[in-house]
Amino acid sequence: MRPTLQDMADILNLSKSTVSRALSGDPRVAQATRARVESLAKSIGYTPNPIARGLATRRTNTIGLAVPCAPRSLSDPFYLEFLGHAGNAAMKCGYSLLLSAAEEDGADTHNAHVRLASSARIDGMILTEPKIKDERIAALKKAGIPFVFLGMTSDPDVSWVSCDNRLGAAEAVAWLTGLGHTRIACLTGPADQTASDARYRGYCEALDEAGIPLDLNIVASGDFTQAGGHAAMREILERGKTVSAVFASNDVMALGAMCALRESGLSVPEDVSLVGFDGIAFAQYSTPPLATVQQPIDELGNASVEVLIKLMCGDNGGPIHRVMPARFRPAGSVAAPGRAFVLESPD
Amino acid sequence: MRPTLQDMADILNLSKSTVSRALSGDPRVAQATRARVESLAKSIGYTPNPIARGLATRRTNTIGLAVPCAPRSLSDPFYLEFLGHAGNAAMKCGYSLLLSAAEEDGADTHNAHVRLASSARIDGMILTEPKIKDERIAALKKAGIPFVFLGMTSDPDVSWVSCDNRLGAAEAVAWLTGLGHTRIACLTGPADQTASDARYRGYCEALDEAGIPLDLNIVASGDFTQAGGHAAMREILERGKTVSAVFASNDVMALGAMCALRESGLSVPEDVSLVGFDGIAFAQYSTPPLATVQQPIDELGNASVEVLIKLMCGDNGGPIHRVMPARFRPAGSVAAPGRAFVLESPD
DNA sequence: TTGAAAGCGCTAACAT
DNA sequence: ATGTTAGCGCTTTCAA
Repeated sequence: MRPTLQDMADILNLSKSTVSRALSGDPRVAQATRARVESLAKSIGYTPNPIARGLATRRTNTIGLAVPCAPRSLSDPFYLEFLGHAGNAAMKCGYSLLLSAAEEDGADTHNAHVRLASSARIDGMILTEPKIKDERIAALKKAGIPFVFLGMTSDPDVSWVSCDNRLGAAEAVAWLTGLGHTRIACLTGPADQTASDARYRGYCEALDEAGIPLDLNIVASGDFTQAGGHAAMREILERGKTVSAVFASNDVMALGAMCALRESGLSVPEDVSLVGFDGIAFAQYSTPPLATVQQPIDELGNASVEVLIKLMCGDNGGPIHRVMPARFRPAGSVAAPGRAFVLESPD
Repeated sequence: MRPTLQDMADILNLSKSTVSRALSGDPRVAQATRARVESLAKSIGYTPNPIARGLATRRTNTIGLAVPCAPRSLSDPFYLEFLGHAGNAAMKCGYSLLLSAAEEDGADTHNAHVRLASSARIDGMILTEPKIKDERIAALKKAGIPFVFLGMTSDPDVSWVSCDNRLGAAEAVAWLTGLGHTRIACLTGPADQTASDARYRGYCEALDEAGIPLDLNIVASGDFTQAGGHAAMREILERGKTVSAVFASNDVMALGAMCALRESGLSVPEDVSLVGFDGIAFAQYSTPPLATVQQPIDELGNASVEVLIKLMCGDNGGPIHRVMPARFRPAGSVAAPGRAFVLESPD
């Protein structure tokens, strides 16, 4: 059996309190006593029980991380990279990371997030995929623990960390128009997520800037999964619409779209240029390498933890918002449009 | 404030015990009573405090996952993929996943693993990267919680789940010899890990099988990181040794080696064929796509959780060992050796 | 079928 | 500088 504080106290002829203080670095304890306590602890391998401590202090030194909602999953590449960075950052600060069990019923991930938040198992929580109207927020506020979103929220009173989705998307699409593309398809994310919305706005703005009218026939909605990207791309192709470029709202969908294009006998970038969003590690290894809007995933991970810790320490001067740049990164998947798409032939 | 069991009891004019029983499905409680309890719980949103429950029952419904030791990190692609699958599996079974904080001192990750194991915060633990002589094992046994390794352990008394590293490696190298390669370099993993050892043995066996003598001049040791693979490859090139193929003990090192080769003006696979191990998702997206030994990462994740749960349920008929196949997956990074390397020119 | 009481191992007033 | 005393919110004997 693990030795307990009581065991320590008994052996040393001290009270539990003194032992507890000695171990937690409380100044009001004699040097000699502290030394005895520490040495005994080391020799019998005593280490405080975090569960008991958690019950007494209502702090667990644990950060909860919300698991993505279906159809995305824990295995989503972007999420996983984020998880890695956030986890490293959290541990560097002495926090553990808890990935909560989903709802028994399976379906309602949102509910699981709220339950985790109000479970007393964590001191703070990091959430992803904010929705435009996110029912979790009210519940989270009621739960009373600090939380931070990866991605902007509509509610101005919520802390978040995000890249500039709109600007990043606009920059990417502007690059395409700059090359002479005028038929640029858009594969959007789920309509209810703020990120989808912002990226779509960036797309529209860049078209507008270039004087290209928005054509909803070449816009299709995906769900941020590879299968979704594949389906959305097929949908546009099956509408019989020709495009010279595609802006996918995330990299995973772009990779799905790449397959769909190939299946239709179109090659990237000769026939169709392709751009993604996120900058997941795969992107640079695909064939051809995927041009994408690079999010600073490591910094987002670090910042999420940093902001959350600030919040957990009660440094509460209102909500904290942190925007990081997302920069377009050209790569082999984009090229100037083929002859068929150039309005004014150069020769 | 969260309502407590006491609050429930007060409102219902029942004792805490009865409420507790009603909620945990204890049969000896009147139907009517149970109904009242459940309905109140729902209406005031009562949910038991898992920390308090954990203290009382000594069970937390949480699985600990050991974080990789430096120089690998939480961000290692193979680990992250494994984490994703194991996490999904765990949650499906109602368990949460805890990634523990590293040691304050930073260095000693092993110690952190042991501490997590004996922290009373988890019911069982999944560990990775077993060492040939793994000091954690004794400590883990003493901690008294069930644990399972991803990868074979030397200690036959420990449960583990692993692919067949030796056979997988041998199959890959045999493929190379089958193509006519005779100068096949090997980038090994850390010498103290069982996986490195098994893969290296597979390499040696395949050479032997083909009647090719082992040449230690074209073997270099890496550390399973991209930088390590890069360095190991450079080392061999700088020794002035020529090779027509390279077997890297994992994919990340293979990608590092690919860079090193390119930097030396060698192209893959025209000048040098390259094979990795793991089958991380990147592999198929690299240019050229990386031939690799595919581990069934999803099954490994599922099996780890499954075995651990079996262990946690006390289903203890000795240690459980589960071996899964690892199959060589050819891809663009391998080709027959160039003329210079063919002993007997075909024409 | 229900209740009372004693912990689980720790922290945190409040003494002394 | 140390000890005493209550809890933290739950489960679990043991009684009734």
